[in-house]
Amino acid sequence: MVSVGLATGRLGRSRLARSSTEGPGPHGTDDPPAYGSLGNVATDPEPWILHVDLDAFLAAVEVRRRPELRGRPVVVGGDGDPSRSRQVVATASYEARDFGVHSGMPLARALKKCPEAVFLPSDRPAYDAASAEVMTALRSFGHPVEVWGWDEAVVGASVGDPEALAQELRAVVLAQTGLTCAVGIGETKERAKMATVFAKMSTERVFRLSSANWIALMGERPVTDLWGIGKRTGARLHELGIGTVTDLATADREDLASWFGPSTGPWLRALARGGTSRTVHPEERLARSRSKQVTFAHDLTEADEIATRVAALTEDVCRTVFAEGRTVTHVGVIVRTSTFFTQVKTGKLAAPSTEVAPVVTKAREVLGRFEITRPVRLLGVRVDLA
DNA sequence: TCTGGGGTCCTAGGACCC
DNA sequence: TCTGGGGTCCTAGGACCC
Repeated sequence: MVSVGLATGRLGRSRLARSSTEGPGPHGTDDPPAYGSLGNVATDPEPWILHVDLDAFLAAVEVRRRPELRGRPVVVGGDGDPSRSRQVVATASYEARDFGVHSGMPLARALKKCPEAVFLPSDRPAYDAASAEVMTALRSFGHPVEVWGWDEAVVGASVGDPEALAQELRAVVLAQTGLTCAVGIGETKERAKMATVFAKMSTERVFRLSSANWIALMGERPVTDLWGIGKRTGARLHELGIGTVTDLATADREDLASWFGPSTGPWLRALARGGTSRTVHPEERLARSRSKQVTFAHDLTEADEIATRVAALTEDVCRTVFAEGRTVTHVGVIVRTSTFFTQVKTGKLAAPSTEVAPVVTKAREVLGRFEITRPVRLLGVRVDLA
């Protein structure tokens, strides 16, 4: 699903092992196992990763506070007005999905597909609060919990029966929050994450993807079924004669490194073998950057207005990050024109700053480096943090 | 399908210095 | 200075994810 304004973008590969060597380690990984494997003995329980993924989170939160909507198609996105253009679906309830409505679809199109749907605006504070409830429920088990945005989390546990734990997690989340979820289980984060796809389709809503069934279930699938390989990388791999997960898992390491770089190449191969990330990081991570961008209902053409908007966005982002006690080092300006051509330019502040003025000055300077020859559809400002 | 908003990480190439 | 090679900093761009 596509979330509006993911509170914390933690889903990059930042918390996934990304080695250039793919071993050696206790389990053929260089990412130290979180539990028990040091001094491993035969009787040690297997350390498992459980990936918890809430169902249609934004829509479910809305239904929870408006029970009369239960069972109806619900579409959350933008300001909730499907007659206005340039807004898209953030999350559709399963009832709405049955009509062909899905994340990323323009609201107007969703309205055509499902005129009886209830359209609601995104309410970030509500999702922040609901997400916090879910994480509290998950943490109550005492296992380490790593938060992945609003509606996902990873739990690490040394238990003999991970399926039983998964069902307990689901039951407690439901009891404490009224929200439902599916749980994927694996020995790595990558496997657990991909297991969730199977879990969502199963009646148990829990699924294990381990070294025992990885190749059987994933081997013949296209590489784009792997979490982290999108359309572009899939197409490049295809050109290189690599179509399936097995193809990638058995591809030549040196070839991959030369095609995709010394870090990405070997990482791709490891991913096709089920990944290597076994460490759950329960501590909160500091954001590296914050941004604010806006698509205008009508394109901007006046240079003055563009500059004014950039300054306002910059002040907005600065207020947020300075309230969090953070320091700005760089500022980036994002411009998307009517042809959807998008550029980002960045500049480094003369010195890290906790004041608005130097950041705004730098943002204006960066904006001045653009050659804007078409109407402007979107403006954005991103600040990098110390 | 006239295509949102908020993040993370990696790579490449130029500038500059020794 | 008809000219190598390596390191570091910086920015642009790309890719992916929720």
